[in-house]
Amino acid sequence: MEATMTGDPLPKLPATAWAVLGLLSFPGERSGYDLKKWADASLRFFYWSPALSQIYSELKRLEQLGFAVSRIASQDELRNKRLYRITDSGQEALATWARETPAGPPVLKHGVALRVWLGHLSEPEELRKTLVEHRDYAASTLVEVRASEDSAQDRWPFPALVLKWSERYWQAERDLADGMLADLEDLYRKQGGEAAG
Amino acid sequence: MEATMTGDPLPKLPATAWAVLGLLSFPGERSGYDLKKWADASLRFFYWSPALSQIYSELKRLEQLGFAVSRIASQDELRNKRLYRITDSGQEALATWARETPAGPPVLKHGVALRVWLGHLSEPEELRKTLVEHRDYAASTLVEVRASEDSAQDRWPFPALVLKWSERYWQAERDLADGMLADLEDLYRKQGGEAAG
DNA sequence: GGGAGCATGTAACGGGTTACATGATTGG
DNA sequence: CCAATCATGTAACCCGTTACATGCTCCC
Repeated sequence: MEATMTGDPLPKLPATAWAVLGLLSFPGERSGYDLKKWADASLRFFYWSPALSQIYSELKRLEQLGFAVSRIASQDELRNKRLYRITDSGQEALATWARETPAGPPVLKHGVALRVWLGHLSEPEELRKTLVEHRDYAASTLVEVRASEDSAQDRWPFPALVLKWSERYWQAERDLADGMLADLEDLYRKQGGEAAG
Repeated sequence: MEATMTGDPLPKLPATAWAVLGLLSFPGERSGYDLKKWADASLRFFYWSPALSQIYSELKRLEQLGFAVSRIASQDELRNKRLYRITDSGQEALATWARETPAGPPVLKHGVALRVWLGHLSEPEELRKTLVEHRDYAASTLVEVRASEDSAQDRWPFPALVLKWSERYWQAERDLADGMLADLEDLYRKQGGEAAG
């Protein structure tokens, strides 16, 4: 039923729907579960990984729109999975979306920075701990990005390019955390000095 | 009526509610409108700036919880504004929240990176344009951060520290965009070379 | 036996947005 | 005179989450 020819306007969908369709725009068939794993290993580093339940509902919507089709694959008897693939109409809609919808500014919600911003409410010890944990988090995310880069999964050139970017991003994030930690020590030293001297 | 003594558990509020209360935790009285302006000039660089309507509704909720109080100020006859200030109970709740609630990983939704990830759907020209625009956006945000740092508004030490961090962040964001642009050119050259040679 | 991973979904909830509504003042 | 800024709010909407429900297989 791959109807809907060229000419009908793009439905207004949340960015996540296009991201899911984007995951399907690479060759192959995938289940919702597969997509979640792939999102966790790539999308997550630069664009959040949607909840499984949302992936399932987006897939359902994409199929209703004719942008994807699914079939039931019963590979190991009794084990059922629903495999999706993108349609021509979906490929076209996705390309149109990429062409016409401006990307917009990146969305950042940095809880750690917020905590430091409210530093007057915390003990130095706690704030330090929060920052050190964040630094370690950034460092371990960096390791995960590198693992993802090494995996054969990402032989596609554009995803590889973005993983490279992500590697640099998380490197910067780690270094920025170190920098803020150093500045924080300076601040405490200065405050302590004022109080003492 | 600043009731609610120590001991009652923290209500589960969205991070934005605490962020708004945090804006009030610095000395002085502020209107919802003031808070929006301040959020646009500081919070925005590292933690999103809530919509005005949300600030108003969060303020209402904070007042109902006893974390803030408001009074009507009619400064220039007929001109009414509602000024809020934090209560002792609010100050205490905010400090408890900062102490007990882990900051969690930063949330990043990088639409530009998503576009590049789906680069196989775009013309080189368009992708370049998207990246150049993003680079300029990061550069101009950097200028805004520096302006905010220079303004007397932020004599508070912790906010100043986070603005310093934000400055480095947007610098990195700009440089990362340049890096991705260069990598993209390499990719196109390689692809072009393959096709040609 | 039980926990982890595979696999798919539904339902409730609420956070946060845009659009709407209103109206005064200031400056070009 | 009109646009921008000041100033406060309501209502509709829906994106996306968590919690719940189900059941299989593999491995310790």
